[in-house]
Amino acid sequence: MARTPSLERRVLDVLWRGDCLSVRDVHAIVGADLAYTTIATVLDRLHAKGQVTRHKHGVAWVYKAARTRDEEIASEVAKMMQRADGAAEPLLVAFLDQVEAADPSALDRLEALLNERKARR
Amino acid sequence: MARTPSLERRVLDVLWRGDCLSVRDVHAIVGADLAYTTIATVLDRLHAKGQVTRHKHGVAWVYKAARTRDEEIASEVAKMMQRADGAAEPLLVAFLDQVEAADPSALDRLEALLNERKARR
DNA sequence: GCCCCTCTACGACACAATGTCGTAGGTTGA
DNA sequence: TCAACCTACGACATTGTGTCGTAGAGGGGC
Repeated sequence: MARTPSLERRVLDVLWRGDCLSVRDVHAIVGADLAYTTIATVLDRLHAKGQVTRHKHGVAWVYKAARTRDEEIASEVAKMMQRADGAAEPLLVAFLDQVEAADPSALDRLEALLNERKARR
Repeated sequence: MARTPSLERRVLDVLWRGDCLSVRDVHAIVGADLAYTTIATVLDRLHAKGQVTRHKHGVAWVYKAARTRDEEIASEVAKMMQRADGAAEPLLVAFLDQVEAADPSALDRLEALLNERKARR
């Protein structure tokens, strides 16, 4: 548990909170023990990959996640879904298992969302 | 869509079908255009990482996925869940979105599974 | 007007994972 | 006995990532 995520991931996690952050900000939050340029490089690469956007604020760049956390989650789910293609049932079961394990009350929440969705149909 | 998964992934996908396969089998299925030793190496590395098991059959190794496809899916889901920690609601929503998009009738299936689970509680 | 401080741009290096083979030997059935 | 097949091992290229250092540009304060 609590395996250290990669530096890139940690940086993204911070940006997914939704704020616009300068290199200095990110450096302070996620890597005060690392060189400033290390963080700058990571952000630059993330930008090159299109995972974050940035705009100039004076001489400095200010970064922002290209997608919201929710969009990110949705895309992860979609990817998993596709990967599990042809095993829809096990995926549903696994999902319920995990939801229940993480927080039993979430099952009720899920049910509510499900009904809501059906009503809308 | 249909981005080519890595070679390792393709090999695993084949093994997750549950069969015990020799290098030759896998080579025939997934990489007839590649060198035989390429597949052998991939399987060997997968074994080193503990993702597959193997036993001798005569002089040759026969490989088998270390975990079933379902276990694999469950672990993927768990990992995602952990990553989305603190965003449980968006995850549930994203999940429903994706399930519905992939196959509307799966929602009913999900509901059935949910009820079944509640009854068992 | 000039200087210091901070930022970026760029490049460098190490390391691990992965794709991809080739070769050297061992084993075995015909 | 010999050809065919299998493994063991090592090799090489590429790519992604972590991690910095240096050089040069631009702004704010004196």
